[in-house]
Amino acid sequence: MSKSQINLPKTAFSMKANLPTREPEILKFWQKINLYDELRKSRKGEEKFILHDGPPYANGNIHMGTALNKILKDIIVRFHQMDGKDSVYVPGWDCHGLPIEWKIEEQYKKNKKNKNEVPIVEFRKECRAFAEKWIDIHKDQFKRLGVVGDWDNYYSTMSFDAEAQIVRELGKFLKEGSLYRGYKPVLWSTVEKTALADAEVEYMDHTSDTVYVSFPVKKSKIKNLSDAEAVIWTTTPWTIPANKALAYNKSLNYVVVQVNEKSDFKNRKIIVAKDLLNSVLEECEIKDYKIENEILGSDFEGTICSHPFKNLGYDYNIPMLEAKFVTTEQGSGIVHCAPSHGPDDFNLCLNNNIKAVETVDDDGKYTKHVLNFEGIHIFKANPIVIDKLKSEKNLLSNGKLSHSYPHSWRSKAPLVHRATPQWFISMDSHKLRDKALKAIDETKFYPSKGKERLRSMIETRPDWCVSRQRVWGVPLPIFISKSDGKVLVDDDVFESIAAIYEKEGSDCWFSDDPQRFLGDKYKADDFIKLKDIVEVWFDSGSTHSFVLDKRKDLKWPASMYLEGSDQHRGWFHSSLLESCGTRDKAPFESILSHGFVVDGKGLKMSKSLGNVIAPEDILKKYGADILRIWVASSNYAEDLRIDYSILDQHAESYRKIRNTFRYLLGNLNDNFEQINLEKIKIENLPELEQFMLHKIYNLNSKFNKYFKDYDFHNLYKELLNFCTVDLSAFYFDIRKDTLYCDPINSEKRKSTLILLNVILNSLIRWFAPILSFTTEEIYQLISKNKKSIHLENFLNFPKKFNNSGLNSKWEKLIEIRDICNLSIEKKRASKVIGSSLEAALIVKLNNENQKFLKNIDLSELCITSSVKIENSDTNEIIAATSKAIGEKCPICWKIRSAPCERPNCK
RNA sequence: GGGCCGGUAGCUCAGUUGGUUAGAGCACACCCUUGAUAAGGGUGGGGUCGAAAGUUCGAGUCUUUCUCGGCCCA
Repeated sequence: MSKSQINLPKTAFSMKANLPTREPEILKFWQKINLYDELRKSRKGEEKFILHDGPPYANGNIHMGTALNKILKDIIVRFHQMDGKDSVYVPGWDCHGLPIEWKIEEQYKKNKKNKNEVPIVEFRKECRAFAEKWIDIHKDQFKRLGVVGDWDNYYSTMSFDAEAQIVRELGKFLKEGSLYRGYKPVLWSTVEKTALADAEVEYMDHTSDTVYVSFPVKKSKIKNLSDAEAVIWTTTPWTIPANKALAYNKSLNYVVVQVNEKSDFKNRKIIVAKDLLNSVLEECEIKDYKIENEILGSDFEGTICSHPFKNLGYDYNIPMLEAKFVTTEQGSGIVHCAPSHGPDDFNLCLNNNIKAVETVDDDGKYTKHVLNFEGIHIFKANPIVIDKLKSEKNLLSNGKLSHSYPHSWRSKAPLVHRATPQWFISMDSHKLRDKALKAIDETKFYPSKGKERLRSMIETRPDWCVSRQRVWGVPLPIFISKSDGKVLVDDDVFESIAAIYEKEGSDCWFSDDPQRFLGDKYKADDFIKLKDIVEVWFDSGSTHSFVLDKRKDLKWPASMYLEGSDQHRGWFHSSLLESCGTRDKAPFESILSHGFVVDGKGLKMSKSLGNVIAPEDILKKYGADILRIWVASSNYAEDLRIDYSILDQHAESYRKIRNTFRYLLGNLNDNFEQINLEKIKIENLPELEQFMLHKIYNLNSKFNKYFKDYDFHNLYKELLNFCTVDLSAFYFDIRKDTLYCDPINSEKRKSTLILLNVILNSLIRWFAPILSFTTEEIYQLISKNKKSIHLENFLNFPKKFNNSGLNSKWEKLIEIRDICNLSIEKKRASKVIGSSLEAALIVKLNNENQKFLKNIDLSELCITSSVKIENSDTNEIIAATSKAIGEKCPICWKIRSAPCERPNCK
């Protein structure tokens, strides 16, 4: 008798994964076999699944959010590919825009170079090179995560064909008439000298000067008001020279108060909202006063005031206008309106025929339209304005206020509202809003709450401002007639511009003779060529037109757009509007949005909190497959937590999965056999094997359901539980005896091997989209053709595997087994026995329960040396354990009173 | 400041239209095994379901308020 009679597992598949070094080797292998091309070949002509990549900005190293996004995309792309579809993924990058411009400017500053002395074209070339550099870096970082895609033919918003197509898309809006020029106050940075996109604005605390200013009433239908003064409060004293109106709320009550303090205001009457009187009196330090009378807000109609700088030449009427935005939260209940410097002000004045004029120039200096202040920078104007108000005796008080205020996200400089000529796409002139809302209804959202989120944004958003006063972007292809100020709309011109860009890019707009774009039809001298560029959200919102629409390997609309939930206002939003404006339909069939990566406590990652984890560190310590498990096992509908203890936990699970594969491979001695599932004669298999086939069938059904709903964390949990509960602790444990001790040619052992093959073949495919490296490692060990696991399909399991009758029988058997285990554990605790094979079980069952044991060897299930069944009258299952008597068979370790009769044990 | 979303064992997640004692896996503890061995098996402890109030015979589930966190907006 020797160990040679036992069939011990043997495999080349190591227990230790060593992913950080092994994964790069697998990446090289994929490159060597041209995996991407093979994937395409293997699904030629099949139904397409197109996940259109939302382009990350080509700037800076990737962070956890980017890694999450790319891995989630990759998992989905691979699932569909294994599901039999031609699942094409073309990665892309967003390249134009302010952040890159800013980086180049920073380099200039370092080198003491003046941006204004550098030709625009040269500056743009540097921006382009900068973006190219980061695309290369990103590409390597994304590949390392295991992301499969057409890396050699990626798309970018700065490619010549993209720039050309963006011109064509804009031409459609111009032709339709929904792209118009308007004057609107936009948030303007005097430092960067540009209007900022919403996404470029951040709110930070800022200390502002505050002033209470009086506007003497000139004319009113209210009696006794002619000698009173309306009081306003503002945090932007520099806008007082631009004041054109006052606003009140008609549903508020106001009071006229006589001031008796010894001050400039002694014996003067002021008007404020009743609810705000106390706070005004307090802040203006007025103790001695008398309330003269109360008036209804609605009575202000028609009241005219004069400007506090009337004596300095501001001799015009300041009407009081009704506005709902006036509240009693702060101030005096009367709001000063400078139409050039606030959206509310602008709209109110516009509705009352008061036009906004350019009061502040690009640099932030007052223009000639502002008497006495021309040339002064607005950020230096507050003390001057306050002084003037004081000398004009119209300042009640001034102070400071710290509040949340908009700032530029790059320069951190405070922003101002400034009326500038801008180009807008109307939401309503051509029913863009309605079209977009309809398209949202026709889109499937994962999770479903995304639909409401996007809809509410589209419902309320204002017109889309698409112009920027910068240089790194696609130039707005607009010529304005010098004679009538009209925009030139001519398909031939748009197409001529696009054709030129397609060959050489859009730099020439800034350098070449405009006649080149106009062709023979028009004379360049008759037109002004616009210098503005297109805002970058229009660039990325157009990717569907120059990627999905143009490439033969893709389709329009995309099957799915997948991004972080912030993109409801970003890329989902701009793509939807661009596409609905030009094609009346959304460019996507479905949207999947994921939450944000936060730390283990649910706090956002930040340098100051020191809780940032870089993908690079995770790859070095754990490997990409662990990160991919983290993605698959997290619920992306909410924020995703990550820290090293969470990753440790997933690394533990990975080991369990790896050892599951190792058991399979070891017992198959790495000789995997492809079993034709249809040809398995189930009825010839032992019941345990039949039961396992049922389990596999059942798991596959759940797998398909979860996959259909993109419910990966439940899908992964199901797979993991199968490995731990059904395989490791049950089937594998029970069948070790057969695998090790039964003859190679025994029917039972052969049946077990069939199952091991089927389980291995199923598991490797189920896990492949998630554990893309590890499953490849296994596949290379067992496959004869040496291609790739990722070229395989999911298996189809025959319906005959499903056996619910057997399932309920075996659930009962497992219940009996659990009770037996409790009994064994008792004896183990009292040191009567050690291993379960030292146990002899006595199980008391009534007739009903004994029926479950037909064809079943309970000792095999419980891994004991013997089980004796005794009759019982009750339905209760009772198990008792005693120490097995006899000799331990040196081969199969079972304890017998007689010599072991098993063939291999003899 | 406003809108939306979320808070269930140490961790990742389940918990149907309100209905027994709130579940799973991992982690942890103890024991066994040493023929999956830097593995494997068994048993067990662990939750005021973010907090409070309310509706109800009954609330993790419905309502309100508060609190913490995230995203978006101002």
